[in-house]
Amino acid sequence: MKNEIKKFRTKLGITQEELAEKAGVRRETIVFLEQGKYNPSLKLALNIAKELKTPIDKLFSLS
Amino acid sequence: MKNEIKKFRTKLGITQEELAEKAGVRRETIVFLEQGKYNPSLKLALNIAKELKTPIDKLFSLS
DNA sequence: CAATAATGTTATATTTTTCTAACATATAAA
DNA sequence: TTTATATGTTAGAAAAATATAACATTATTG
Repeated sequence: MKNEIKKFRTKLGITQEELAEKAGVRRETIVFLEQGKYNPSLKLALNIAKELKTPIDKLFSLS
Repeated sequence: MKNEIKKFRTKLGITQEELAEKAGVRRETIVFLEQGKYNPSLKLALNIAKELKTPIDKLFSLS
């Protein structure tokens, strides 16, 4: 599972903590997601996509 | 979490069991997903979207 | 109608995701 | 160069997703 969370987050100029709050998860969760160590639930992925103002399929892809 | 799995599955003319096999999960998982009783992982959602030849954001939406 | 296929249900087990808290390192700013 | 802010790490607990197996009901079709 690949993702571009960090790219779109920094583009928006917000911190991991801010994104975590907006998405309703802990900061550590965002850290590990950006590092590809966590595989999110669909619910979380959709929330992150919304907060990053990015279509989910631009943000995440299989493999 | 709303989804249109059943709609696109029947449109494709495949059974729950066939979709389950293609997506790599048990048939019961598909049953409960279609009924809105399960909330999928992103990985599973992407696999289902691929098998149903449908963009993930046409298939699933928050609330 | 009888048989088969498809779908639905329940209860519990296993696996995966996310949380928690504490601490560590790095980067920026006063 | 201190202080503050941002990011990274760990280990284990809690919660959520999925598996499993057995059985029930509803189509479908021969």
